[in-house]
Amino acid sequence: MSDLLERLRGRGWRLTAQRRVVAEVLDGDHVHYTADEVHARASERLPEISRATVYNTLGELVSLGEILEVSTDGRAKRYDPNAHHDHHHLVCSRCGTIRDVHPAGNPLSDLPVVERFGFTVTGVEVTYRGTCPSCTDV
Amino acid sequence: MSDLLERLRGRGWRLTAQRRVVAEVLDGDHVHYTADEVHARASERLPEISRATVYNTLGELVSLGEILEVSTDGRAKRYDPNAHHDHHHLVCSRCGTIRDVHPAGNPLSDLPVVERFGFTVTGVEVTYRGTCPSCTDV
DNA sequence: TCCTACATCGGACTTTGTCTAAGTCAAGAA
DNA sequence: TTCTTGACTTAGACAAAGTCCGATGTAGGA
Repeated sequence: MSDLLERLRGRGWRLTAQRRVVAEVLDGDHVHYTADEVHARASERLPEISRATVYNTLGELVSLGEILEVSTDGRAKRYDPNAHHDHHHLVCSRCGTIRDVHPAGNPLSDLPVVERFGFTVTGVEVTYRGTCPSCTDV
Repeated sequence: MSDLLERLRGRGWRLTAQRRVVAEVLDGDHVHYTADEVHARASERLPEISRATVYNTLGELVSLGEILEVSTDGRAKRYDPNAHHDHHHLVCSRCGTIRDVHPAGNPLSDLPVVERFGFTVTGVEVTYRGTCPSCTDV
C-alpha cells in the first residue's frame, strides 16, 4: 500500500500526515470500515485529525479509484480498499459484516439489451445477503 | 393493490386512514419513492399524517414482505411495491432514476459453497449502474 | 355504545455527512 | 536554509434521513 502514497503524489497530491494515516488504516484486504471507524482508528495514531479531513480524504480516494464506496444497508457507507480486483459482497443481515466474494459468471452480460432501456450501463454490483456463522449460532 | 389491505387485515392489522393512504401511494408498479416522497404524496390526501407514521407503516410493510427496501446510493432508502416478482435494479448514477430489470441467469447459484464462508445465504440483489437516456444527452 | 390495546402525533434527538472561515503547512523557489 | 503560497486541515455549525417517546386519538370487538 505504500506505493499507493507514491501513486498519489505522482498525481499531484500533497502528502500530509493525515492522508498518510488514512491510507494506512485502509491498508490490508478484507476490511470494510465506515468513515467513523476510519476516523477512530486514524485518531489513535494522530489524535487531532478531524472528521472533515477523513471524509475529504476518503472522497478523494474514491474519485481516484483507489478505494470503493459500498452502501449495503442505507446506513453508513463503507470503504473497500480492494478496488483493483473485481469482486462482490456477502453481507450479514444481522451484524453487518461484509466478505468479499467472487461469483461465477458475468452479470453484465446477463442483462439483455431490451432490458437496458437506453441506459449506458457501466457497472454492476452483486450483494448476497444472509446470516454469518456467529449470528446463526445465537 | 386493494387486496393488499385485505391481506393485511387478515394478519391482524388495524386498518387506519393513514395506513390506507400509504398503501395507496405505493400502488402501481415501477414506482420507487423515498420515505419523504411517500409522506409528501400521502399528505396531499391526508394533510395531518406525520412523518413518524409514514416511517412506521413503511417499516411494517417491509417486515410483512409486501414491499422492498432499496438503498442504492447511501442516501434516502427507496420503497419498491413490486415485491412479489423477482427483479433487480438499474440505477442512473446522475439523477438516481431506478428501473426494474430482469437479467438472465440466477446469481444465487453462481456463488460456490467455498465462497459462502459458512453464511446461510438467503438472497441476492443485483444493481446495474449507468446513465439514463436523458442524462446521457446532456 | 363503550373500552382498551394499538396507532398516531409532534417534536426532540441521533446518526451520517457537508460546508465554511480561519489558521497551518508541504514542497518548490530563491 | 528560509521564504512563499496555495492547497490542506480544523472546529463547529448546519443539513438530511431516520428513530424515539409521552400524550392523545381511534378501530374494532364485547
